[in-house]
Amino acid sequence: MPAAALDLICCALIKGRLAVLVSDSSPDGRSALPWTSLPTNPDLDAAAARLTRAVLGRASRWTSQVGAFADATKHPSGAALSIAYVAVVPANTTAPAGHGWVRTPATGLLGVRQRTALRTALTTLRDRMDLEPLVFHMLPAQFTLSELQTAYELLLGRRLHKASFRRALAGSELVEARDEWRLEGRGRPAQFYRYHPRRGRRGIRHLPVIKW
Amino acid sequence: MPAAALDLICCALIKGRLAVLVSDSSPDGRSALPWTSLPTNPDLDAAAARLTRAVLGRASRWTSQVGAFADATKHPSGAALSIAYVAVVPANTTAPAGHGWVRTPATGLLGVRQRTALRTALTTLRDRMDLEPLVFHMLPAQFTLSELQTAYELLLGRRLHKASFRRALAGSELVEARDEWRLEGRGRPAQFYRYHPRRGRRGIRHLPVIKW
DNA sequence: GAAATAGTGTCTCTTAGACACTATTTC
DNA sequence: GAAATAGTGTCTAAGAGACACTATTTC
Repeated sequence: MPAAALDLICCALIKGRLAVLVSDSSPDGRSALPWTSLPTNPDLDAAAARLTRAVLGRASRWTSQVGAFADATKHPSGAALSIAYVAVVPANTTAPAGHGWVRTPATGLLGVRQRTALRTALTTLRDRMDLEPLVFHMLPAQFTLSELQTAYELLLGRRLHKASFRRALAGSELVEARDEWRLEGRGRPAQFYRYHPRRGRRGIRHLPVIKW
Repeated sequence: MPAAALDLICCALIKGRLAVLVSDSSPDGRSALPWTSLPTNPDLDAAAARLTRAVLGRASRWTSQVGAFADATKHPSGAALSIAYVAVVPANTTAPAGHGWVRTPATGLLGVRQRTALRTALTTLRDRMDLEPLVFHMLPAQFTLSELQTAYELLLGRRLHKASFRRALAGSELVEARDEWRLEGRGRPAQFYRYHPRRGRRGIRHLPVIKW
C-alpha cells in the first residue's frame, strides 16, 4: 500500500506574471510545493481545502484536482504517490510567512515530480478556463477590461486582439460595467467591471475569443 | 496510508453507441470496471498498461489518466483511493471473456465511485480529442468520413453539419483518401480514408468543426 | 423507379482580426 | 503638446450552417 501525499499548486497573477506558491528554499536551493500527508481514509477535496486554509489562511474560490503522480523520483514527504490539486487566488495576494511566489515555469526550483505536477496544473488551468469562471477568481471583485485581457493572455500563453476581445466579451454577457473608474496611472482612466454572468444561460463559455 | 487501486475505463464505439467495458454482473446485478491493486511503489502509467493488456490481451493505442477518486463509498477492492485511467480501442472490438460492453452512461450498473470516474473519463475524452488523435484510435485503420463524423458526434454528444465537417476536415489535412471504397450496404459506396496528419505542423487541432 | 447513402456547390450571416481612429488622462 | 492608456467604428476575409443539389448503389 503506497503512502500518499497531497500537493498544492496555488497560482496567482503576481506583478503581471503567472506565479506559483512555494516554500522558502532550503540551503541547497531547492523549494517544494505546499503538501500534506493523506490519512488512511482520505477525502481528497476536503484535504486539499484544509491544506489551502493552513497555508494561505483562507479558502481558494476555485480548486481542481490535477491528477495522481508517481515515479521513481522522491516526493519531499517520501510518499510513493502524490495527488496534486491546483487552486487560484486573486492577483498580487501576499505570500504567507515561509513562502514565496515564483514565476512559472519554476524550472530547477522544484523536484522532478512536483515540476511535472506543476506543468500539468497549468494545462488544467488553460483547459478549464473556458467553462469555468476561474479567470475571475484570479482577479479582484472589480477589474478593468485591460486587466481581464491580461489575465486571459497569461493563462493562455498568447496575445489576444483588443477589439475582438471586447466585442466578444460584450456578446458573452459575462461582465457588467460599474460606475467607477480606475484613476491611478498615466493614461485615460479605465472603467471597472465585475463578473456578473447573465442568469438562465446554460453552459456559459468563458473563452469568447479564440483562434485556430 | 491508504490502499490504492487502479480502475480502467475502456471505451469503444459499439454498434453505433459509446460503450464502456465492465465485468459480467454478479447475481446482485452490479458490475465493476476492470481494476487492479497498486503495489507499494507504483508506476501508474505502467500499471494501467499492464491492466489493459491483462484484460484485453493487447495494449490500447491511447490512454490517459483521469484522476484520483476517494470518498465514503467503497471500491470493489476495498481500497480507500482509486486512480482511474481511460483507454480507447477500435470500434466493435469483441469483449474479452467475463466482460461485456455497456452503453454509457452505465447508470445503476456501477458503484458510486466508479460511476463518478466514468463520468469524468468521458469528459476527459471530449476535452482531449481536440489536441490528440484519440478519435482515430477508436476507428479501424481505414474508415469512411461518415464513420469518422459519427465517432466525433458520439464523443461530443451532439450532431455535426456534414458539409461543414468535410470542408473543415479537408482544410485540416488530418486524413488522406485511399483508393478503396466500402461496398457493403445500401447506398452509394463510401471512400475509405486513413489518419495521415500533415507533417511539420505543430499543435495539430483535431476538432476542425466547432460551434459556440 | 424508389429508397438509401455519399458527396458537393453556392449563398448567407456571423465574426475574428486588422487598421485606424477618438477619448481622456499625466507629464 | 507629447506620451500613455482606454475604448470604438469599419472593413475584410474566413468559415459555419443552411439548402439544394448530384452521384452511385440496392431493392
